[in-house]
Amino acid sequence: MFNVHAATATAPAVSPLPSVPANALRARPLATPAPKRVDAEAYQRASQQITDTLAVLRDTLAPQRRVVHAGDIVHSAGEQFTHLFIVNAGLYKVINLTPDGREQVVGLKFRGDWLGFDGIAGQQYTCDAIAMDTGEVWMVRYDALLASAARQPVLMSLLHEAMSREIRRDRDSLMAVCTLPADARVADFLRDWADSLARRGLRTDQITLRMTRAEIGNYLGMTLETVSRALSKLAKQQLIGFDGKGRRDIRIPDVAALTAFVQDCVAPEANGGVTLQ
Amino acid sequence: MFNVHAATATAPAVSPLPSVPANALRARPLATPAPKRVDAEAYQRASQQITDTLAVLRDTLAPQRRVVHAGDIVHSAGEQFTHLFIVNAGLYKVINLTPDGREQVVGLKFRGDWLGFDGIAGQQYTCDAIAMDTGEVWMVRYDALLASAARQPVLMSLLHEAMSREIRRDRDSLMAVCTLPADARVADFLRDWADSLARRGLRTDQITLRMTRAEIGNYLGMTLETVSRALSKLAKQQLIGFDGKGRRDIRIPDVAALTAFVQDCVAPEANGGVTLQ
DNA sequence: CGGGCGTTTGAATCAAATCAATTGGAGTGG
DNA sequence: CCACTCCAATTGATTTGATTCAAACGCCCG
Repeated sequence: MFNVHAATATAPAVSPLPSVPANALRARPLATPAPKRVDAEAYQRASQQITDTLAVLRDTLAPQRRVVHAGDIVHSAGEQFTHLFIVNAGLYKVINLTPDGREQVVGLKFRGDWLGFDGIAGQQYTCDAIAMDTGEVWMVRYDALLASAARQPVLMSLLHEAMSREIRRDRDSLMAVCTLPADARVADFLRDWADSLARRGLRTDQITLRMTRAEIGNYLGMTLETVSRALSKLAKQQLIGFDGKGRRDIRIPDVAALTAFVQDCVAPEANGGVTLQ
Repeated sequence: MFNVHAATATAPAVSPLPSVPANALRARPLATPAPKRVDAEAYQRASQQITDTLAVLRDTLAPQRRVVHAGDIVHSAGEQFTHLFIVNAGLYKVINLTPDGREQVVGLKFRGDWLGFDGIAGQQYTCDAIAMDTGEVWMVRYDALLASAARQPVLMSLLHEAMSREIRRDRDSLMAVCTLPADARVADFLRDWADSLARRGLRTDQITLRMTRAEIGNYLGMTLETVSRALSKLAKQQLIGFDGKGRRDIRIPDVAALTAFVQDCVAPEANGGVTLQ
C-alpha cells in the first residue's frame, strides 16, 4: 500500500487531440482551502438539488414506495433485475460477492442515491443492497423508467447523472484504498461520511455509524483491529470524539481538520504542520 | 489487507421484501469449473456481441473517428465534458487524480468499452484517458447521442449497459484490491486481462502488457518491486512465462491455472491442492 | 560504447495482520 | 435488581507480508 511511484511515466507524446495539456490540472497549486461560507452555500445548494430531484422523480414516475428496516434486503445478488431503487430515506450498504466466496462492502448509499445500476447489464443484480436503518426506497421498473424518460428528457438526465456519479465515487474509493495508509483511510471515510451528510443538509458534527468495526474494516480493506486503533488515534488527537454510551456515535468538531490529517499522511513534510504523533 | 472478518454481521432481521434469502447465493457450492467448450462458445458470443454493438453504433451515430497513438490523451481531467468515446481499437488507461496530488490508474479499456462517463455528472471529466497503443476511438457528442437514442431505443440500452458494466467492473477492482494478497492480485490482473482479450476474440496465450511495472503496481495498489516479485513467483510456478526479449510479453499457458492460484490464495486449506511454494 | 530507463533481486525495515487477553454494554432470565 | 451470557470494541504482543533501500542487470537508442 501507499505507493509513491509515479503512475504516468509514459512518453510525453505530442497529442493531436484538441484537449488541454495532460498536466494542466496537476500544475495548479495544491491545497484549496475554500472559504467556509462558500462551502456552506454549496452544501445548501446540493441539499436543495437532491430534494428537487426527488420531487421530480416522485411527480413524474409515481414510484412505488417501500419502507424498510435495518437488515432488510432491497435487492440481492443473482436476483432477476427488474427495478431500480431511489433512496428517499435511510442508509444502505452494497455488498459485492465473488464466486469464490469473498464478500465486501463496496458502497454506502444515502438519500438521493440510486440502487441497482449493476443489474442493467446482465439482467440480474450482482450484489446485495441492505438497509442499515429504517428508511424508504422508491421502486421504479426499469422498463417503465425508460418509457417515461423517452417522453421526459429530464428523467434521462437524472438517471445518467446518478450513474456517472456512481462511477466517479467508485473510482475515488479505489483511490483511497490504494493510496492511503490505514489511519488516513479511516479519517477519509469519516470525512466522506460527514460530507455526504452535509450535502444532504444534515448536521455533520455528530454522526452515527450504523456499522460494526468489522464492517468498516471490510469496506476500507483492513481488519477491525486496525479500524479500532485508527479511531483511537484520531480521538487522541482530538480530531474526533466519542459521544454517547456506545462507541458508534462519533463527534467531528472540525471536518477540515480531518481533511488536513489525510493530506498530512500523503505529504508529511510538505505541510509545515507539526506532526504531533 | 486480506481481511478475513465477516462483513455482514448484522441481525438476521426478517425481511418483508419479496426477495430471495440473503445468503441464497453464498450457500451454493464453491468452485464452478465450467466445461471448456462452453467457455469458448461464450467467448465467441461475447466477441460477436461487441462487434455487433460497434456496428450498430457506427451505423446509427456515424461517429467521428479518431486515430490515436501511444501517449495520446483522449480526454483529460478538468476539461469540459462534451463527448463520450467508444473504443474501436487499442488499449487505454484511465487515470484518476485527487486535489492533493495523488494519481492512480483506475481502469483499463479495450475495444467496445466507453470512455468519459465520469464527465456526465459535473459537466467535466474527472480523469485522464490515455491511449497506450495505436488505436481508434469514436467520438460521440453526448447531446447528439441523447437525441439519437430518443429515436432509437437500442442506443439507449447500449449506453446504459456500458455504464452498468463499468460500475460492476469498478466494484470488482475494489474487491480484488481489498481482499487479495499481492501475488493473487497480480495473478488476477493477468487473468482478467486474458479474459478481456478472450471476450474480444483475441488469443490469450500471449499477452503484451503495454505498461511498466510501476504502472501495474499503481493500478493494483502495490509497489513496482512487489509486482516484479509476484511475476517472478508466478513464472517459477510455470503459471506464466516470459516470451520475447523484453519482460512485457507474457505467455499464459493455462488461464484456469491462474484462477486456481487466486482461489488457493483465498482459501489455502479448502482446496486439496498441493501448495508448492 | 556508454547513458538512461525498466526490471530483477536481496536485505532491512515497517505497517498492518494475527493472535490473544480484557473491557464494556445490551439483553436475558432467575 | 443482579448475575449471567453474548457480542462489540479496545489494547497489547507478536508475526508476517509488503515496502523501502540498495545494488546489479539487461535492453534500447543515440
